[in-house]
Amino acid sequence: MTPTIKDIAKAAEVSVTTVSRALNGYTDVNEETKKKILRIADELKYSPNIAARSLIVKKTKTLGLLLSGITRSSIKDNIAFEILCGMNDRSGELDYDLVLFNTTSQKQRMKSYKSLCLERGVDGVIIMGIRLDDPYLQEIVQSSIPCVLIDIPLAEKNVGSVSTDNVSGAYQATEHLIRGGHKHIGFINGHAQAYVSIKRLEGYRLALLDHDIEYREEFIADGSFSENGGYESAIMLATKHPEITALFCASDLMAIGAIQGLKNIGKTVPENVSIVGFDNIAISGYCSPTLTTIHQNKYDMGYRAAQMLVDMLEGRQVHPHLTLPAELVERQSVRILS
Amino acid sequence: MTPTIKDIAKAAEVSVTTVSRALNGYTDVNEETKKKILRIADELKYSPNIAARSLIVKKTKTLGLLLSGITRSSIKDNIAFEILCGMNDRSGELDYDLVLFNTTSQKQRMKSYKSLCLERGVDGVIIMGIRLDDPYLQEIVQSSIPCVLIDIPLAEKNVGSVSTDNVSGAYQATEHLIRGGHKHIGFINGHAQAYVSIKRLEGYRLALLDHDIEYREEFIADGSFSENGGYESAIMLATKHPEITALFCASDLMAIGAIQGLKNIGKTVPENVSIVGFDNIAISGYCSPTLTTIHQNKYDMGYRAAQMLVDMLEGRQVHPHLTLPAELVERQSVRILS
DNA sequence: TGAAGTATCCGAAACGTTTCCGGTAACGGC
DNA sequence: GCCGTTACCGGAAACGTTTCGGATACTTCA
Repeated sequence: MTPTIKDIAKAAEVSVTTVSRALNGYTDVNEETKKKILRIADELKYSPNIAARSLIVKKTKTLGLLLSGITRSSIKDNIAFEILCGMNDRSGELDYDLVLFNTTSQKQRMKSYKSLCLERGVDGVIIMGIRLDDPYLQEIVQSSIPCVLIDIPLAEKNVGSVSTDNVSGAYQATEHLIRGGHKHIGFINGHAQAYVSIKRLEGYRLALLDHDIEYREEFIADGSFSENGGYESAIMLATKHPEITALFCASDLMAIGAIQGLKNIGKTVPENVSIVGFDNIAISGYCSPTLTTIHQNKYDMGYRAAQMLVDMLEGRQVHPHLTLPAELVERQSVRILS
Repeated sequence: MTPTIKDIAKAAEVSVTTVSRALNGYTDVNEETKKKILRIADELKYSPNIAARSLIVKKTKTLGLLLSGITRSSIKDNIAFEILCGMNDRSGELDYDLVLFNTTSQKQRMKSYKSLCLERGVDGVIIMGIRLDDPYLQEIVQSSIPCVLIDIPLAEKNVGSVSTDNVSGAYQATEHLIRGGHKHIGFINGHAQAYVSIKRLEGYRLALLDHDIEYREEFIADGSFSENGGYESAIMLATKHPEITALFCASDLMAIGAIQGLKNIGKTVPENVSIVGFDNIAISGYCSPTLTTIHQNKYDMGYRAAQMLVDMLEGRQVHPHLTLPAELVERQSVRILS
């Protein structure tokens, strides 16, 4: 058996109360006895039982993670991973542990969001990759469990959000193309149930507007954020509208698919059509041609999300919505016309 | 307050004992009362308190993860991520949750491995990315906590391991180069404190031996598994030994660095020197030239590791060492000499 | 000398479960 | 009418902590 506080008490010839107080750094315990207790605890290799502890103070020092991106299909665009790294680093610094919730399995999917959190006894939750039409989202809003959402700004008590400035990012991407002399610019978006898609579309339209270019619905396609979606959308757009000389893609993965798609119908990037992506995933710096894209600081998103959540948990004032800057990184996939 | 078993008992006019038994599917409770209890539990939105529960049955249904690869530096080679995906999927299916241990922070680093696990009350642990000279490794061996190691086969009670067949992988890589007509083959390895490095060196030597090619110590360099390490090692090897026409790199990231390094001194891949990597990370299929490499089924490693651990936990017989096959995937980075 | 203050400690309850041990009632067989 | 069996249920202890409300003894000051 592993030693308990009781064993220490016995060995030190004091009460469990005193041991508890000594261990938790209370003042009203004699320096001598405190030293003794600490020494004995060390000798016995005592380590506290978190379950018992959290049974009475209702805190567990753990954050729950509801990440839909931790799955086989999202290995290439390891956005979830980068965000996870940031969260992991910051929560470690703040002395919180992270628990991954399994939302994939059927069994778990039945459970309500709230009971999921309650059972595990997490203090708060970070959620990402959730669709706007996901029933969980409703629950989250209603439940009083503190949480921060990645990429969905919800105005509710106890919920915060962090995201990249998507409209600025999309604006920069589109404007970059326009400045390059492009007038017919297609847009491969994600899907309608993603908040970022809505925002990126907004940025795209705004840029067109500001430069007096007509917005044309038929220049838009949804690529569902997948490589294959980008592939097919690019082919579709390029064949239906051969006047298009540039494509803005709402994700790098779709951009990479688009490059392949275009190649497949005999068009090369950037000679025939220019492309700018979004995300700045690792691959985009290595593929051919390397991808001009909008950089999202994914690591930072995770880092700041963790920070915000524990700020909320520990009663500090927080600004509930954090938007990180997006930044254009120029590489080889766009051609500057004359 | 969230409802407890006591509230249900009161509402159903039975004892807490009966409620507990009904909820846990014991047989000796009347169908009628059972139904009633279940209904009431549902109405009250009851969800059990795991802390209280695990206080008495000493199981938590959580697995601890000690992953050194979850950090900012390892974003490009997202090997840890793929493994994590596999673990996450399988543990979800088996109804276990995952908790990420923070081994990075100083505070945590002081804690012993055992107390780390004890405190969190995890049932078992999966460990990866640990160096052979890490003091934790000693502790792990000694502690009786069930664990499975990724890429380190330790023959101890309660510890299992899963890894790729590294010697076979390295053998295939080297042989592929030899079959391609290369006779002077350099090897950029990781570092001496990695088990996989030892094995990959073994495979490299074996292949040379089998094909009557002299093993030359000076053809070997350590690139510490980093892109930059590969870059510098490649330059070093190629300038010191211009007769080298092929390089086997113990990781794709180093291989990619090597390609850059070679380019920097005016050599192109594969025209001047051929390269084969190891891992088959996402980038290797997109970089230029695309990388011939040894495929590791990272997802599967995680999947099987989770499987093995819960097999151990639930008392099933397991074979403690699992080796997954490595597979050559041919792409553009090696040139077949006439 | 006595009262008030201070430093140090302790007993017991509480947290939400599970489980051991036992009890009651009904029923069938002899 | 008694006994053994079966079906169902409850009391209470236990798990390892924290915390509330004192209690004791020693010091200090008037």
